[in-house]
Amino acid sequence: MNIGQVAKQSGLSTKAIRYYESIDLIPPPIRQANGYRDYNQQTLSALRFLRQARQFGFSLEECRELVVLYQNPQRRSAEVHSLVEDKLIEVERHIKELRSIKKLLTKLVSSCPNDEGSDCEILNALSAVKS
Amino acid sequence: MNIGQVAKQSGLSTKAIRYYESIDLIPPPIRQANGYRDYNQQTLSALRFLRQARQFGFSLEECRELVVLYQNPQRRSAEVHSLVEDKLIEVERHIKELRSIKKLLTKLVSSCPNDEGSDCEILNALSAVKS
DNA sequence: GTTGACCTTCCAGTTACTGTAATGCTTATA
DNA sequence: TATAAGCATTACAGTAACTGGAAGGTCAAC
Repeated sequence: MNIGQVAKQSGLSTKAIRYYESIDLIPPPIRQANGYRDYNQQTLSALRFLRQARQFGFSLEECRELVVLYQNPQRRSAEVHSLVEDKLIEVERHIKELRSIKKLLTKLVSSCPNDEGSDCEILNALSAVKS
Repeated sequence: MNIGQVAKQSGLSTKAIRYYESIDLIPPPIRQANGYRDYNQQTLSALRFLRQARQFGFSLEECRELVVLYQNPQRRSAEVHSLVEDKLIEVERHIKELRSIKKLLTKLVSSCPNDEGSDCEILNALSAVKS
């Protein structure tokens, strides 16, 4: 299976796949006679796994841990649980932060006359000294 | 005013301040006899402005536009308004995305037995083929 | 005179890739 | 058979927004 095929089926770019190989996140595949990479089903699964984990916001280093657990039959599900729980907390914190930013931006938007004049409360607010 | 002082008063790191200078986001300050940077009040204001804008999620390139408007008495407030409005929409989109991730992570967390066994729905879900 | 806190420049590293160049293989078509 | 398209290969540069560290100069106090 060529890299293009695997890219399509995993939803990753060929660039990303080669990159994951370069940082030892996936094993180097065997090569065809012409030098092309030849992927097996197992690596395809791993790539799908990686894509999903990335979409959930896991960094590649976190993905590395997850892949190890994924491939280790001796794992304890509590370990996986803890990783995902931490990520959930992180996401919640991020949402909170963005909500407060949203609130402030909304206030800014409504405070600006939005006309041809130069007076603008947004710029005033941004340049104001904050304690 | 030394860079350390300005850093404290703007809430930026000295590294960040030198970096902003290197990309022409702020003008190079005059130098003291010993070669130290000597900041004036104006640049301090600009740095405060930048810090606030960064906290609102503006990229440095967006900040550059804002700074230009900030310093241009001929500006039309509608231009500023539009920049901030776009950013608001972006933030809202981001929040939506994170909320959907949060939902999925929550589901994952609750599906995992969180014990000494190796069975884990999280890993199953992550390795599942998605349409 | 030496310690510590500050400043200088410069270079490397971070994250997760993407873009580009230069080149080679495969297959279909003119 | 030439050639063009559509794949593949490697290697290097670039992105964003800085941070860290090295190697060194300066300043104030003890």
